[in-house]
Amino acid sequence: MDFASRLLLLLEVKELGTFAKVSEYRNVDRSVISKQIARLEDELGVRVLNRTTRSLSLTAAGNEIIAQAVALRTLLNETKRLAQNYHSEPKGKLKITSASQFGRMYVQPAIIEFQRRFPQLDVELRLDDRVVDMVGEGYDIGFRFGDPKDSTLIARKLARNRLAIVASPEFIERYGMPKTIDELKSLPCAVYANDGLVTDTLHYTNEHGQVASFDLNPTFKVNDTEMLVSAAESGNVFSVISAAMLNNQILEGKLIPILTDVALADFGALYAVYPHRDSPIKTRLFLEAMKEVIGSRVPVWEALIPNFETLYGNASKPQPALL
Amino acid sequence: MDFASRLLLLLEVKELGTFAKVSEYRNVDRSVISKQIARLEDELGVRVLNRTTRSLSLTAAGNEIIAQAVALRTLLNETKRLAQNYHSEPKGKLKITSASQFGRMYVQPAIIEFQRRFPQLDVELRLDDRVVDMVGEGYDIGFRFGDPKDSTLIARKLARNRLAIVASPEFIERYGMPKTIDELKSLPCAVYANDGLVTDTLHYTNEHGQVASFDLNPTFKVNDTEMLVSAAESGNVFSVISAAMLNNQILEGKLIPILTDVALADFGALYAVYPHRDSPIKTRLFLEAMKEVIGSRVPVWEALIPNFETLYGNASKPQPALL
DNA sequence: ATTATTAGTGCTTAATTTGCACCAATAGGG
DNA sequence: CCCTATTGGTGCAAATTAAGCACTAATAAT
Repeated sequence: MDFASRLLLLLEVKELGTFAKVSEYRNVDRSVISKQIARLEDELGVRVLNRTTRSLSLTAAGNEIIAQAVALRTLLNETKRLAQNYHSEPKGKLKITSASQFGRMYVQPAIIEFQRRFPQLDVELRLDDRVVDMVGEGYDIGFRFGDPKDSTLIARKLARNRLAIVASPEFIERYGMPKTIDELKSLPCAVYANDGLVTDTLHYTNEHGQVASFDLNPTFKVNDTEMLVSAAESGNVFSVISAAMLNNQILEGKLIPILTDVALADFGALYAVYPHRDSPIKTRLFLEAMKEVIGSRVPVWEALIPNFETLYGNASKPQPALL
Repeated sequence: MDFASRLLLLLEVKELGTFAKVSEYRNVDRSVISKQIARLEDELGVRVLNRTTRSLSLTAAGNEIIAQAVALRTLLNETKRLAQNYHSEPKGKLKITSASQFGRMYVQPAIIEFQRRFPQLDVELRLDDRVVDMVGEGYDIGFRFGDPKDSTLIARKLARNRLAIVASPEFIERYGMPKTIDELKSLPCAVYANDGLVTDTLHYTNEHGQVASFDLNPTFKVNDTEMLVSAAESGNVFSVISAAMLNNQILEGKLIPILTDVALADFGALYAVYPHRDSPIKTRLFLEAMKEVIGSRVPVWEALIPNFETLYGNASKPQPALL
């Protein structure tokens, strides 16, 4: 480990908060971190961390150094990526980031098939529903729902993301089968919510062909789509959920699509996100594996909802382009 | 040595041309370079150098990697510089770049005095008359004649740079003492010339107070000011030369200022150049040492030319500001 | 007051790198 | 045309370096 690596180590210390966590993350002894940071400070001639035995904080100099370390990490990852563009066969490590539940349901089987084909390739998957710095942290590909925002990244649409309104038989038994949107507004509902996003408004096309919206009555907010499903299964609430997040709960009768006449708007779409337009061979091959899992014309998950193509106004929507 | 250092090593290989030169420069065995570059290629998964036993050339991938290595070197040097801004006493290494002859004559004595005061500080001096990448190569301070060009650098004027027209007694004996500019035009002359610059035109203020110029008749061009002086001493040619480049040749009678009535324009000025506005303590202290060598009101070298303040229209020029 | 967790340190052990000797290849000089 | 000098590459032993372990001091939480 030399100067540059020590800078990256310092960055890790700052991000994880303590030497102990870094040593655990790296599977090395705590003393290694302590010694290397001490040596970095010696090389720089400046103290970068204020130690108070129990908590660390950056000094003024440390803050400037950290900014350099971030740039360094990006630069080194970029360098490796540039080299990978010259690879004629997949090798090295493929770093993937994905929305959590989508990762569990669809990225995981793609990885399994991918590693069967290319056993020499290491894969690292990080499930995360917040924004990650793909370039800085060196991710090769990411999978996200929604609409692309960061214009420095390249986003490619993989599939539409249609919604379903679902409730359990118990829920319907208790509240009756809702027939109109107005009825729905008063019923208890579970919605997805994280730091920046609360999906408590539903967009649809009304009988006059106009785009309209109505607010839900969220009695349960959670930042985990799997819990949205189980909340609906419990019968306490209904949920508005991406069709991709459903397994065979509907085929098994655990959940029932309700208000299927409403022409719900798509909630963004599923995108593959790359840090750059030129992607190495391993990334392109993994995307192939993903496409096989998702399906090319109609996403696999939609096949798990009987007659889904006739529900929620889907029939009148334009067919998705071939992938 | 790890990934980042190997990138810097590759950059050195590219700049020095062969593994052997790098190993000599670093005082390590050739095999070390060979092994480290091989390892870098293994990490990148790409061949970066084409070896033909006797000469090296970069591959396409290598060219992209080199560009990253240059950025890396800049980034790391910047990081160290940022840290040095927090130093309360001079330590580490001071990297200086200077015009060659000026370095020999004035930077060297400043370094000697400086290291007497601060023995714990290492100094590295590079004499070079071409443009160097101060930021990228991590120089703390540079000394240049001329006018500042690179706007990313901070230039501070240290002294005026007045010219003198000198010839040896033999030259004057052979050609007679020139009385007018027209006479001078036909006499053989030595001028400074390097890749981008030929100083064969002389600017002056004529009797009407107008800026004018005339072309010299250069029979000897050389990119070394010391040789300009010795060429003039030989008696074959006269030279137009910065007063700073003269020792006591005039006091000793080896050279004689001629055409001292001509109001020669200054040839730029002497500048200290920094990579950034904030300079570490060691840089500021060295500049103090330099100022003591050069002199604050009138540059030391001008004192070596009797009555210089009355020659070449100097008396009518504005006095230099106090430093 | 006690426990658990933090960072720091000296010493032994393990890993890594370096240097040396040698090989193959090639450009330049006589 | 041959010979010499210099280039990069390789295997192995030696030297340098880093890592791990056991322990200490300090502090926050219980």
